[in-house]
Amino acid sequence: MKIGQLSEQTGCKIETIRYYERIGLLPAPARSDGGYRIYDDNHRRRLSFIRRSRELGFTIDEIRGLLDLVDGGNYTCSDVKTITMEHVDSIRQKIADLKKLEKTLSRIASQCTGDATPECPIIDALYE
Amino acid sequence: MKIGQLSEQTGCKIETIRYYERIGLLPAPARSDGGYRIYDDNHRRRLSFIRRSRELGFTIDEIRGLLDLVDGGNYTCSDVKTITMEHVDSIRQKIADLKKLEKTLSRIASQCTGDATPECPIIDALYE
DNA sequence: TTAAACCCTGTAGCTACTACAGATTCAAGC
DNA sequence: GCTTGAATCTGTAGTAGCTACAGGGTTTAA
Repeated sequence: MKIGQLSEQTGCKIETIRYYERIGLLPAPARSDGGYRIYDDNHRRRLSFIRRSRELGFTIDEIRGLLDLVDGGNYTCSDVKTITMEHVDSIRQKIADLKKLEKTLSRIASQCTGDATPECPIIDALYE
Repeated sequence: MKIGQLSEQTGCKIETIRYYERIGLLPAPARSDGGYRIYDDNHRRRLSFIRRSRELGFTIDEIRGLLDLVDGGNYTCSDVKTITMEHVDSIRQKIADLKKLEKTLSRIASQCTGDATPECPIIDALYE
């Protein structure tokens, strides 16, 4: 299968596939006589894994860690859960940070009349 | 006031101050004979504004928009509120996205025993 | 045979900084 | 006046995770 087909099947852009190869996430595939990349089903599965992990917010480095485990072959459920739960924690932290932000901004914005007057408590608040 | 003092007073790193100047957020200050940047209180106020806005999650472009309004002099409360509420909306969207992510991940992780077995439902889920 | 569609490499761009290297300037102490 | 150390200068490159070209070569169907 050529890169265009792999791209269609996985929903991953061609440039991104080549990028994953360049940074060592996806192994370099065989090449046709003309130099085109030829992928097999293992590549497809691995790329799906990467894309799904990215959709779930794992960083490239975290994915690398997961793939190392998988590639090593002797990973345990516990290893995987550790990485996952660390990731969940960081997501929770981000949510908490954003909520705080939203609260602060809403509070500031609520003091703003939103009318045509040339004075704004938001601007004042930003100057602190 | 030299850049080091401005940095201390605003909690903004020296490199960042120079960066803001380079991208046109902070006007180029006067220079000493030796070429050192000399700031006044207007710079300090403007930099505080920028930092505070960044802390509240505004992007550089949004800040540019806010500063353009302020610099124009004839902004209205309504203008400012529009930018702010758009920003709040994008924060709320991010929160919603992250919550969804967290839910999905938690659900997947809950199926994982976390023990020493070499099979993991998380890995399976990532392969989809 | 030729045109369109595909693929190749390599490089530069995006956000918002941060981190150097290597040079210059300033301030304080002797 | 001289020296030394701290502060500052410019310019460039790095971070994450792609994305978007330019300028070429390859494949395939009509």
